[in-house]
Amino acid sequence: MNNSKGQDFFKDVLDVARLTPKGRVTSYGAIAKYLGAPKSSRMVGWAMNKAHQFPDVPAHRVVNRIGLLTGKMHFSPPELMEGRLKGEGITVVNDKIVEFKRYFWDPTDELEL
DNA sequence: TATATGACCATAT
DNA sequence: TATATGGCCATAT
Repeated sequence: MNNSKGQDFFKDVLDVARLTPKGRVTSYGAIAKYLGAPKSSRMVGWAMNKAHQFPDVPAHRVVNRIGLLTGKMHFSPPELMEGRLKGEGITVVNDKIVEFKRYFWDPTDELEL
């Protein structure tokens, strides 16, 4: 279980999550794609689960590709996720981000490389 | 060691 | 357009 990788991917995910600008949101697949593993979007979600240990990682800005707050149930209070998003100027209705494409922030497109 | 599950995404029918 | 299935990698049991 101690492979040379794994932690790097994990760390990279958290790094991109921290780079997510305030008032913007990104998706698991976008991060995974930026890391070079578009099929490993699940691992991003797994990393986010562990990211709860890192207060500087805005996991609430990471949602699925349709802007649905699938992971809100993993927050201390599930309402905290959409609550933070609303606090950043993002409208959330029915656990879903309104005009998601408008707030969507793609590291591959913004950071490019 | 093997099986099942997961904060997903894309393709196929 | 909606539903079903495959894939991908790591964790947990």
